[in-house]
Amino acid sequence: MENKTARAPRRSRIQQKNRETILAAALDVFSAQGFRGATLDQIALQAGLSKPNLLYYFGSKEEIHRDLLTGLMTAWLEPLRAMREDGDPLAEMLGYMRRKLDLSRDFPRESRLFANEILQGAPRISEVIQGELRDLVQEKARLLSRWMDLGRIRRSDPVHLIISVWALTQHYADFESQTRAVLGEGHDPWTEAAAFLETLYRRLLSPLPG
Amino acid sequence: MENKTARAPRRSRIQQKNRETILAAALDVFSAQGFRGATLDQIALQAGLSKPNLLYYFGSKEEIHRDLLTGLMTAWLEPLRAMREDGDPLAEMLGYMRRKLDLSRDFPRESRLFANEILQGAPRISEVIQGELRDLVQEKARLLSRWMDLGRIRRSDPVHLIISVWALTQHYADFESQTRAVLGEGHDPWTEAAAFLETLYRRLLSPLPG
DNA sequence: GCACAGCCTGACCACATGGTCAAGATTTTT
DNA sequence: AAAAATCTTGACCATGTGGTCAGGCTGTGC
Repeated sequence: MENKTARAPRRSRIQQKNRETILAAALDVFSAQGFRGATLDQIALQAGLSKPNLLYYFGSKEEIHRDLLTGLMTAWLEPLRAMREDGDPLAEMLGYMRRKLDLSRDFPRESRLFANEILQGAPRISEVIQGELRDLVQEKARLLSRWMDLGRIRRSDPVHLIISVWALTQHYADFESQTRAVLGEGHDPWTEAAAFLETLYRRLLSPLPG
Repeated sequence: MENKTARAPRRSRIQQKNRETILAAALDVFSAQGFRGATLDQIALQAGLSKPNLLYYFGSKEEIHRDLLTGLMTAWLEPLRAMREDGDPLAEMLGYMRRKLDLSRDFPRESRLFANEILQGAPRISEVIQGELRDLVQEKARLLSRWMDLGRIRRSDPVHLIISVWALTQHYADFESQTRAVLGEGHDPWTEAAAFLETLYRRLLSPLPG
């Protein structure tokens, strides 16, 4: 038995570099055009490699897309995963929202790639969603529920609370063209969004005085 | 000068019927596959017409798509447009949210068609967004601002308030596959969403007592 | 510097896709 | 009922696209 895992075969330096180059280019193209809209020629051009060379590193267009998505999932769940039981409940929720918003701001291409996939019914990542994602959400919903029982934050449906964070933060990345058009010049969507969402979640969750 | 407008030429009964059939089929296919992912063959099959016949009624794939989107815009803006100055501010906002949520629930294909378009940067409807949509939002934001000045609802950024309604209601339609997976069996996303969102906007907007 | 594995590409293929067209079928008008 | 207008389609085309392959190039270990 060789010293390598099935998922991460040993790679030469050239392989390492070119695979990264290809994935970076593919992220650009897939996030802008969707899976069907993207072409291997565009990705090859963006990567500065020939099309057959792309297919030397990845078996198919599908495989590039799959690798991008699975690589993305871990990072995407991190903000929620980082919500700690031993912190202040309101601060933990606001911190989660803030981390998710920052993620959307700093990685809009990843956000769009993900949105495109879910829009088509998530055919390529349904297992992850029904497994890892679902479990994590259920776990954190139970945590929120406990906090609500203790009166540390006001009661509302904990799963929909988590969903609302996704909806609001994703929206600023995925619908950025619309948001910018509606806000007009002289507005920074992200700064304003951060302030608005902090207000929103404070009012929704702050325990009533007394 | 003939008795017909440039935008709505007189049409025979056959034309009327077939154009509707085609648009309905196209909505199915475009919303499920995106513009690039959809093919004229799929639309023709769904419509029960031959491909050349499609192109007898619509000059191109692009034209079908454009007609769908522009036809959709009016209906999509209606819930916001219906927010009246002379009503109770909180009830008006909750009513707006509720109408938008119902629209997402009852017309998920339209919602997805729209989402797909914005995700790609809204190349085909940027004028509408920068014109009609922007104007309407600005107008209603001023109304909300006035209500806030009067202390009838609590202060928050009015444009982002409107954006939050879009984000939250669209999410339940566009990301339905994800939402259902996370909630699991035995949940009705729409009923729960309506309750959660009512709580959310009540707490965000209710004036402080005293 | 030589051999060999790993890397790269031009030329090519099969198929899908948006769109055309001439000719035939059907409906409407007179 | 005939003429005119409208509707419908099979056959076809040009282009784009994912993917293949034989053979050449290049970096690495000896």
